Amino acid sequence: MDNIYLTIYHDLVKQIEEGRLLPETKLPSENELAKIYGTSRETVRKALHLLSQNGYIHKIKGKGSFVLHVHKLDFPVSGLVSFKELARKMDKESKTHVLSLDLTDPEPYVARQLNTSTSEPIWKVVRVREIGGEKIILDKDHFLKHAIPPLTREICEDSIYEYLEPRLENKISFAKKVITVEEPSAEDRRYLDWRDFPMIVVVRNYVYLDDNTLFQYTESRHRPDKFRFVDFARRH
Amino acid sequence: MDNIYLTIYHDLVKQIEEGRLLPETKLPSENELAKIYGTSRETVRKALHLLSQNGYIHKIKGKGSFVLHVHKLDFPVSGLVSFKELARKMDKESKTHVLSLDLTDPEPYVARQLNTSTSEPIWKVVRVREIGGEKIILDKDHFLKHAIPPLTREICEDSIYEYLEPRLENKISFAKKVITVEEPSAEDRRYLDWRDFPMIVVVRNYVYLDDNTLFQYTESRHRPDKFRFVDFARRH
DNA sequence: GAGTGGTCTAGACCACTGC
DNA sequence: CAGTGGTCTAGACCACTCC
Repeated sequence: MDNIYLTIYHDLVKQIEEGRLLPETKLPSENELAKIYGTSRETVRKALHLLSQNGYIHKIKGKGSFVLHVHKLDFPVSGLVSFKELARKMDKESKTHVLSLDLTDPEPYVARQLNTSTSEPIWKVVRVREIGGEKIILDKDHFLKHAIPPLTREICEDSIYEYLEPRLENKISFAKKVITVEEPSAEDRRYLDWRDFPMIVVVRNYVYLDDNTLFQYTESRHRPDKFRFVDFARRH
Repeated sequence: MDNIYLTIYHDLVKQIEEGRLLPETKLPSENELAKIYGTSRETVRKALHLLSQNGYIHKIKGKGSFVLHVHKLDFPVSGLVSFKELARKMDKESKTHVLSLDLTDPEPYVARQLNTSTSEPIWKVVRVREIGGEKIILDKDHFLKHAIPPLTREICEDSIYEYLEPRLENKISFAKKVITVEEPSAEDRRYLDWRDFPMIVVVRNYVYLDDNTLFQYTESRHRPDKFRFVDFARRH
């Protein structure tokens, strides 16, 4: 129960996602919310700012704050979200197949991506994601060994993130995603349900820790027909 | 010179982009910045928060704020950025060809995207974007007529946004982007320098005004080999 | 004019890093 | 320990909307 503004934020998100606050609804004013939650107005404003940043509400000067239409969870949504969270929100049956899990030295290409040397050991995990009965995504994760606790096949079959997050010494701070469209590799064709797609969507994900060090490089290779990326952006 | 925190933000962005503040540099502490800019710490914090959100700096509790590595302007970058701004930042020669400009009733498909009726007139602009001598993007913009001042061919050849922004009654507030990969249409093949690419990257952009109304729907169709989308995300 | 959100202040206490 | 960023407060004034 630390953090009043996060508590307010999560409370309101819950109300919106569960439909107790419908789109177009006007929220109580900031002064009222401050009274309701027994805090100051600036603290309420921090919570509302977060809601606004994440596309839940919209504020209009002189009028109030309004719930936005369906904050639809599309596939893969902007931001840092794990596959498991996504699958859950999409209400689809999903499965993860671990193809390999190795503690090894990185290939030169991966070392370059991770901005490290080929003699710095990494965990390499290759997984296939199945949704609605089809193998659609090939995930190749690489973690600096010294930054994370040891991995097992069981962990990789569940969610690496749910395992890692609470156990990391340094918290995850930010990530950069780069999306491109490329020629499929033999691997893509072999491990995904392919059907002759001529291209593959590659999402390269670089994840940084609290201390500003890069510790993870992941290549997510998506079958193009099932790929969908949604981005919500506010104007500054 | 309204808005102290925005002034500070822009000042620091400028220093970072011009290389006067190098990556890894430690910024002055929040208290020092407050003194420097003659304002309060919370106001400085608002500016730093913006810098952090946009990937310019990274804050570490107990240590300080540090300039992040190259805020690289990739193509098309996350957020709301116009083609002209992008081309400028990429230092490439670019050209815009206006294929058509009509005041018309929308096709049913577009009316649905804009959440309006087929009898609500719209401006429809079709443009081809050329970069480094190649025609790479086909842009189809649709604006609700009643929401914007009249367009001309000259405006469309320059930047619609630079024309619109200062002239809109209601300011632009947020936008939603959806990226998918699809089969190319005959139009794509006809108007872009094609070279037999088997798929096209479609970016659908929905832009909303201050009053929470949708006023623009744009389809940007990108040649897959030249497409690149970068997203920066912080963990909450 | 009353109510709204947007900005700003001057202080406070905390948890964390570094020495 | 002093210095840092993270949170929070209680007030203030402004620009805007609605009546």
